[in-house]
Amino acid sequence: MSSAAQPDRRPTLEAVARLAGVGRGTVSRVVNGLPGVSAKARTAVEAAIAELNYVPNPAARSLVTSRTDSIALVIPESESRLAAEPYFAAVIRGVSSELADTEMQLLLILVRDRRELDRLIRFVEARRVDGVLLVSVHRDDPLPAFLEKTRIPTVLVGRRSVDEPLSHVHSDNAGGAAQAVRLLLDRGRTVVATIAGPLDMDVGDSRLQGWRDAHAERDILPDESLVAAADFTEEGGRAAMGELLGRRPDIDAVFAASDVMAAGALTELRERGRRVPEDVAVIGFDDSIVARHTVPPLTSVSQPTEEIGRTITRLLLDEINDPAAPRRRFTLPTTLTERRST
Amino acid sequence: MSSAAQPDRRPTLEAVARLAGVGRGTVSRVVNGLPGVSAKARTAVEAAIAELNYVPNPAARSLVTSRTDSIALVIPESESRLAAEPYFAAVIRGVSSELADTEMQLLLILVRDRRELDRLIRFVEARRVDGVLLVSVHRDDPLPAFLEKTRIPTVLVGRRSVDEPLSHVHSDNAGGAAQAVRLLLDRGRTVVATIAGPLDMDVGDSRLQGWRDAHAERDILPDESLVAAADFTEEGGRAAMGELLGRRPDIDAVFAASDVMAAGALTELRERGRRVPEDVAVIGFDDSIVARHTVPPLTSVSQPTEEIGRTITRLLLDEINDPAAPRRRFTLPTTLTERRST
DNA sequence: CAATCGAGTGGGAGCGCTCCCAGGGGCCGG
DNA sequence: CCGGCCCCTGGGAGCGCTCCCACTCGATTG
Repeated sequence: MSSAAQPDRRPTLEAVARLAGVGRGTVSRVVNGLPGVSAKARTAVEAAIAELNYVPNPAARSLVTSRTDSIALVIPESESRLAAEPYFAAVIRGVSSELADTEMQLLLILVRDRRELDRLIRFVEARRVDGVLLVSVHRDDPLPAFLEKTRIPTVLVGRRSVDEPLSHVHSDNAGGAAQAVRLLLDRGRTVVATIAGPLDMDVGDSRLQGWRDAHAERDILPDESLVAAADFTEEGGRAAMGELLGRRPDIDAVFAASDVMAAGALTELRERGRRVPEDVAVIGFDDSIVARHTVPPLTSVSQPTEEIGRTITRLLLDEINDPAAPRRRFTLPTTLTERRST
Repeated sequence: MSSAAQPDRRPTLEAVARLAGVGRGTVSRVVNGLPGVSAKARTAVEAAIAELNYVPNPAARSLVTSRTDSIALVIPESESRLAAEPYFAAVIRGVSSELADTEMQLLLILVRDRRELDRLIRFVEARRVDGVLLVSVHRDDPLPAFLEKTRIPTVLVGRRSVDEPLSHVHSDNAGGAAQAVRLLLDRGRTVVATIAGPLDMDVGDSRLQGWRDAHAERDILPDESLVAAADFTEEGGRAAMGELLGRRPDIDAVFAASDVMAAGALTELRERGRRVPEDVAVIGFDDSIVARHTVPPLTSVSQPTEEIGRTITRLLLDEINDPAAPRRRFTLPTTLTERRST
């Protein structure tokens, strides 16, 4: 057939127009599903498109519309976290599924060091994406501020503080934590410690706040010697547990702000001969696969991770379509899954 | 300052040229680091770029070079896997780190159903990426064939069969499996069963082959009643273990082709009152976080997942730069990590 | 029956860049 | 002192698309 001289050149709008016997404008209208095309012309164009196997050149389109039809998912985390936490994978799944019936594409950007950060900044400045999804926000993270300044549509998972101006979605961290601590108190535990997450993150902060709230409800003055912060890693959780036990040997329950830290705590408890749940009850957060496989399996607060992914995507798409609309926030509910560690 | 009339228009090459008092060609040469620019001109251009905060428009560039400076990582898996397996996360990290000192961007594409597959095909046909990384290949997967036909640079993780024509990287599945089984036999186990992965995948196949090889080395005729295939899920592993025990109550060791399946097997063994490792020794594959938290912790074959990510990326970049070069393949070594399940 | 209208259409202009070629010096050797 | 070279340099052409405006033509209206 058309195995002519041309090397590997794909058919253009122009070629389709010629074959269909119409103008470029008409083809463009058909391709973009715009109105104002007669049935006859539309049929002819569609036939030509099929025959030539025409696919529009996105770069050319992007050049004139200055849209890229893609969004970035930015994960600013140290090596270890993406590996250990199924959390990110679930968010990715949610984002991807929400994007499935769109023409939008997903760019994944891991930011682990200064170099990668600079790269991201250049990238956003070049407007290579229509919007940005930012997962895991630290209080003094320069990234949200940068995105705000650039005025690129942005949605965060988590927030810098309670009055975050950017659109964001987070789970009810304080509520979930409080629910966990309430369960422990209800079961008759009296010395409930907590292994908090990084306190420069709202997640860390809020989960700790939940622990305080649950105590306050019962008119118990939460004792700050029962708090140790860690960095969401297993090793950190283990060290924090050691520290707590050193300070307060009378601890009979622990609420950890993540399953991975709870797993570390379990190791430390076992090492020190404390039985779980007989001597010390333990609750984690995330309800990840780890929770089901520890000894004993962990009671854990689960957040709707995939739903978070879906929600941020929906918000971002709305914001891209109407950049003038006000920013929005969503708090998603958590649930408590009880296992044998309590 | 320059808060003039223009709405939000970013500076163009032209503007930089004007400010620097040179022509567009010179600016383009500076931006792309091409030779043939006098020191004086280069300095002037660099100053102008800094002053205007100029960033090239990738769409315009792409239109003329027909390169997109991005690659796609395609993960064609059912919902469950991305969640359960840290494997993918590690590969992503490897890819991302290898891309870090490149201008290349990473597009993540999850393909879970027909709709998403069609979307991917359209996407590749529009040449929206310079190359494709395909993780987790099934024997009859139409995707590799499609990519081959399209002649877009492609690198696979895994292969359709032993004579895969496309570039690919995989770990020494058969070797790792054989090593595991050898350990079991060396420890005096005599009835070593295996929970194989999906047999329509080379990983599944090869790991099973390793089990056979290790038996053959010892002149043991591997008994096919000791083989049960599952789908890499925990539930599947558990069911397979039940099946095996039903057929052969005398089993004293099991090699599972993934940690997650091994975890399922452990559950089933416990349920049936078999002690691990006293009655039955168990080995998994992947050395994932799950392996460290099962009861008892799993001995497991670990593959260099992050290195796999790095290697495929390197291969793909080479292939993009020289599409005529011959296809390449790499087999990466596995190692055995011993824990208390053996 | 002329004037008016709106639906449908074709194609010029232009998005911002790279490619490439023609041309302007400066410097060398004859 | 002139021809020949080699560096640099500027800018025309063109990538494939959307936007928009001017135009045609049949149908409707006074």
